[in-house]
Amino acid sequence: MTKGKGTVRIPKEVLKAVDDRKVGKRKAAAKPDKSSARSKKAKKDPNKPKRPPSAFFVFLEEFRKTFKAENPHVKAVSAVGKAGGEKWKSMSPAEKATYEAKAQKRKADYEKQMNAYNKKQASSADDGDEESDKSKSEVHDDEEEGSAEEDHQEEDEDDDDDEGEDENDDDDD
DNA sequence: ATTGTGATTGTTCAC
DNA sequence: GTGAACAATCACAAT
Repeated sequence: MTKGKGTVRIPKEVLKAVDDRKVGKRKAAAKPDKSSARSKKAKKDPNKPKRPPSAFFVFLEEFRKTFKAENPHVKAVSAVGKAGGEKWKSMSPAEKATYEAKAQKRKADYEKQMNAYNKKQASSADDGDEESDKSKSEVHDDEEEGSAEEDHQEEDEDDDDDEGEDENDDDDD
């Protein structure tokens, strides 16, 4: 096994603006089949934690701000999406990592919320009155309680052997 | 009044 | 392994 690392791989997505991403409507339940648990009846779960935003979404949040700042008259959400997506691919892997780190943290928080959410669900499983249990709904956080915000601004870019960003123009022509 | 739609990518879950 | 669904956002259309 040799580490075949002769040719430099060029991300095709960079060459191509965007694939014919016929996203179509991934919304609106394409196939509401009871077989899929996902298509289960959308219960009204006010406490249900939504999925944590991926690195791209975290980046988008900030990007939207910038985009709107320069395009205050743009009202198309798609405009930001397209612009954001394009820039996202144009961003350096190191830059993405910055948002990825945030996304990971967000995910950790998501699990925590799920913990509380699951408890509540179990507590008011068959009890139609889920709101009445609000008094007894007490989350026992053995772990950090509220100290979820830790200012750790560590930007260690010690790329040991990660060939993330090496511009070795190795034209293997 | 409420809810879907359009567009992006990443992540997640079910089969 | 694949694929479909869903996460935010915002103004507007439709019911």
